[in-house]
Amino acid sequence: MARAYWLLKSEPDVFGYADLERVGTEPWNGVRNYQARNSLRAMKVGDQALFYHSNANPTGVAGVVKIVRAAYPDDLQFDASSPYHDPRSKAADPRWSMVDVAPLLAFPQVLTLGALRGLPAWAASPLTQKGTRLSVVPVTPPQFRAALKAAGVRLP
DNA sequence: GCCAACGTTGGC
DNA sequence: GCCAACGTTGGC
Repeated sequence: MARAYWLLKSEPDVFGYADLERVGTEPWNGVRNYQARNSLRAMKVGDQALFYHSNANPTGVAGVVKIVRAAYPDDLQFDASSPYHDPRSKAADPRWSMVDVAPLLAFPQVLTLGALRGLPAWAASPLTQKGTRLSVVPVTPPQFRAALKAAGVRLP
């Protein structure tokens, strides 16, 4: 199976790319949307994802991460003290999943949403379409390549 | 801070 | 099964 590509949104005020570089590996928890969860469950170790800063200045892609652990139950759904607690999720059949990610490459500067909108490959992405709030977005190989090229980077 | 757009909930 | 109300996302 070929490597797949994704885009993961995070608010840098809460957890940004620099935070991931600091901690090394991070469980991508708190996703509470079925479409996004299904994408998480489709991820394989070795897949790569664009790390996107939302609600930021500027908004855009800050770097590339790799998936280092495939989907497993998101523990916060069972944590009554967490804002991500889901009292209706059963331990025997967890509703929400998470993956582990690790940093792969920091962009020299954020590839802004406006710049992504200027790339033809990205015209069809949910990310660039008005009103879409999906926090885990599938990315096509051409989209991934175009993003790296526009950011002026290549993967090691 | 504003607000458009969206997904989810729950009454019926 | 419908759909109004609600809470949330996320760009600006």
